[in-house]
Amino acid sequence: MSTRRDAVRQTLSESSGFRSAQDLYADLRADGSKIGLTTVYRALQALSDSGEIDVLRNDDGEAVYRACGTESHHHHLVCRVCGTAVEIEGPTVESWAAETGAKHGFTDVTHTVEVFGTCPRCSS
Amino acid sequence: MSTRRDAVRQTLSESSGFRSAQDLYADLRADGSKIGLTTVYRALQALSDSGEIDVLRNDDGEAVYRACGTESHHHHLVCRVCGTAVEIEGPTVESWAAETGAKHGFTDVTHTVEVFGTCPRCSS
DNA sequence: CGCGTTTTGACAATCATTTTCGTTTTCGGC
DNA sequence: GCCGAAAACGAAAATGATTGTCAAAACGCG
Repeated sequence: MSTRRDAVRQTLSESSGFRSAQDLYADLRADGSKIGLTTVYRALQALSDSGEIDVLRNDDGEAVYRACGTESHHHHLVCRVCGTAVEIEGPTVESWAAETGAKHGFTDVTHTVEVFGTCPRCSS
Repeated sequence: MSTRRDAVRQTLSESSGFRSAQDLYADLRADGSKIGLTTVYRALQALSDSGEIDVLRNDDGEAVYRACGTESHHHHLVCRVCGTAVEIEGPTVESWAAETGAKHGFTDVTHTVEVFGTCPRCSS
């Protein structure tokens, strides 16, 4: 059965930015769902395990999730006011990270990149 | 008075990688200090406020700190096995982030970049 | 319709971090 | 050296996100 998981996935997809678990839970309840907080966490974990969504931590240490349009490796440009995220790609960064890692003798190099700013709508 | 703060700073400086607050606290107590956990947190907060140390979150949502050799903007290449961090610079990335943000109309663009890998010592 | 399996959700437990609050220490005068 | 205000301490309680527990409910299936 995956009704609940789908509900979580859908709610997340309808959002344009990163959402916290608590946040999504509130949304779901507001929509009349009788879903429990535990289930929201389980759904989010399952979704991130299967690679359907991205997880990262905000500065408060809260886990935030996002359903991405593409499954390939990419980064985000996030508005620090409204949270809206734009998916971006940076071949430049990819290769720079790989080279830098290699230069120091590191192997299995991975990286995380997040770009923050104020989006046009929020800055006006 | 800043004896305690100095003790925290020093313990942090002696470490080569990112350390968590709990971790540092354990170290200090092990060294015979009667410092309290509260004070460790206060010291770390004060140090990060003054820009003397870097803070970021690990995947567990725990805050980790690091005393950096330079105060200018830079990033880290962190060994995922032993935690050792190398300070790195990436002019390429800096400008890429700025350009990408601007291209989408974002203002006040900042970014976070962390590169992970396995260091030479740990991979052998 | 029963039966074993899976999913759910209320509630308790965890754990890092923060607050609270009374006590101790530091310091600039005197 | 001594005094009082202000800053620093630290123990213990509070907080808040996340996870674990476990019994009840929904499902698939014969």
